Amino acid sequence: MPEQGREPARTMREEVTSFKRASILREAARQFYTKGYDGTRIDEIASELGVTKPFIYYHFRNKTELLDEICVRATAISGEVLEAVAGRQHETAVELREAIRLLALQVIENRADIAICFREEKYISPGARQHLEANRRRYDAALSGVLKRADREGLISVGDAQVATQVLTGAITWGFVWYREGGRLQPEDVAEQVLELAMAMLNARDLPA
Amino acid sequence: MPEQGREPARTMREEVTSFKRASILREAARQFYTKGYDGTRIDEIASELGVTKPFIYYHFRNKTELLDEICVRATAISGEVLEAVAGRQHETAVELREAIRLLALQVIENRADIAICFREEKYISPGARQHLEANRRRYDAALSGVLKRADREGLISVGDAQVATQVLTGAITWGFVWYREGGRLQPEDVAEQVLELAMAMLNARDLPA
DNA sequence: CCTACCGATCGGTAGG
DNA sequence: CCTACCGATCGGTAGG
Repeated sequence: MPEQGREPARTMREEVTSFKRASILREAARQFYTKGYDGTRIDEIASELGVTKPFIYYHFRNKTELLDEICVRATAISGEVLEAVAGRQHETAVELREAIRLLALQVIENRADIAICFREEKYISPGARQHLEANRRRYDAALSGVLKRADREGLISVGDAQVATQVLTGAITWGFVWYREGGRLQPEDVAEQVLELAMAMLNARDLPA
Repeated sequence: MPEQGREPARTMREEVTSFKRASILREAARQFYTKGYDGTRIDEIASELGVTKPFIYYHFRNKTELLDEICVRATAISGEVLEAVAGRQHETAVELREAIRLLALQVIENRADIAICFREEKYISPGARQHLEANRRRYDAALSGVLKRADREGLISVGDAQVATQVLTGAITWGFVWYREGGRLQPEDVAEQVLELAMAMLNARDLPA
């Protein structure tokens, strides 16, 4: 995850503004997740934050911009995870395991934003949609790239790499639907189990753990 | 899929009414799928059918009832598929394969209704929500039942049956997100490939095909 | 950054 | 008098 914390010295005012935007987005996401985008009124986001509606409209152009930011950020993460793992120059066997484990973990941690993104995709602005689709293509390309490489090296065996990429994505991503906080399993436990199921699905030959 | 075609002799009037309801639901689903529930106006559903809004309101109490019916029906199918397969009294190995294949196929065929259901769940009525949740529990119980039985019989090997059920469900269900009509693959091809990936994931010992 | 407010939209319904 | 519908309009509420 780049672009974090390495901006040039910001004025206090800028930091305060940034903090306000982040707070609004966090509360918006919370309400979009529990009540849906259309079921959420800007007034309710404001009152929950102890401010009024025009405060929100001072920081964001319209309701859609809140959704745009949440969805573009949520869809960027998976691709960033894969590229970060690739950047560490591990051997393919390790890279594959790390990639799947971290993807699974990230799905659990960001399940609210991912859910919002899937449900409300129809309502984002055209510009945000372009970003979102680019993010998804970037992720697809990165994941199918790792799978194909591992396949060539004889580490795994997948028939149709396109289908395998999508089915694997489903196995990993579905966590955002079924995972419940406070249950029997911690996110790390789920990630570990998803990893083992995924490796079996790919017919992995006993790779290093 | 029971409850079909064995109703007592219906008058022509009843059949016409039933046909009108079905036509409205089909058009509503089409528009909910492409534009979202809130993005669809009753007027547009009506005009697409060549009728007016009060025609819709004669057959349905309100907009939510359209969504309710689509979602309850869509969530009932998976459980019905599993119970139908179980009712055929195959040996477990055959039942497992048939169940997964038919689930995968049904996901592709009903992808529009499934997508609507996932996206718009927040907007269904409380009564419909109860049905929907009962449908999901029924499906979960049926699928994890087959997996546990196959595991006991030594046909497959899953660690945590709850997690395996959910991850398998994700692998199968994700088809509603990624499948595109008119692409390289027919629904039957996808179902076949999902089946093979699923069996590998479950560490199935060469079961009969 | 709030109070006060408008323009537009849309789900739902009464009369005939 | 009932059914199946249409033209017109209103109550309510959201974004801005």
